[in-house]
Amino acid sequence: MKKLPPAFYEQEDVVQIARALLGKVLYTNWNDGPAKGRIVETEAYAGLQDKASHAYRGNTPRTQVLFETTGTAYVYLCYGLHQMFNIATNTKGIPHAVLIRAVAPLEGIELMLQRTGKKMADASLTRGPGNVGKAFGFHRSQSGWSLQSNALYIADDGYEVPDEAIGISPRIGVDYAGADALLPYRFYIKGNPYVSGKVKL
DNA sequence: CTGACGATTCACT
DNA sequence: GTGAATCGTCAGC
Repeated sequence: MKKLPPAFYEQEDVVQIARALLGKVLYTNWNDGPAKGRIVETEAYAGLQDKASHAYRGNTPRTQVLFETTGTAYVYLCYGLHQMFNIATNTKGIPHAVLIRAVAPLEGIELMLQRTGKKMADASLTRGPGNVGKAFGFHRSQSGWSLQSNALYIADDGYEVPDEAIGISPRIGVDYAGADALLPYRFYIKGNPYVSGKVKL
């Protein structure tokens, strides 16, 4: 397992990054133990050109991380209860991001059960961005954390996702974005039980 | 300071 | 299919 280097996050095309993150391993280890999971669903948010992106509205205290850092976590609270984990990409000054929507648990299942209050490790444990945030213990105070940290990073363990196993669709929950809601910026591994929404083949 | 609302989830009908 | 939970963020006064 090797951490993805800063150069990975600095690539220009956020959509390519979203595609490339499928199959990679998300790792966290705060104060209460390690958790690991394979990324099976992502969405790209193309900053200023994209009405669905938080950054579309400009640089605010919340979105500052997107504008001023790269290769860092962008964590925010949605609907007052869900911690959503994103990755800030591209060079500084360009507020692109990738949302991690779903993960398949690899390690630290007990910890995830404890955090989510679930008793059984079924597919709902890490399916959907709100659940991923909860299972991995993300909190908005972690926004701005480097992904080169020992407590938080994304790694490549050699697992590869063939092109034919990748599904592409419009993003979920962004209807308010008008035409931009139709952009094919969502990537997922076909047939994986942890992928949120309807399963398309 | 105030008010409207959201990159969602889950329980219930 | 419908609706509640729940609070930080941001625009507007």
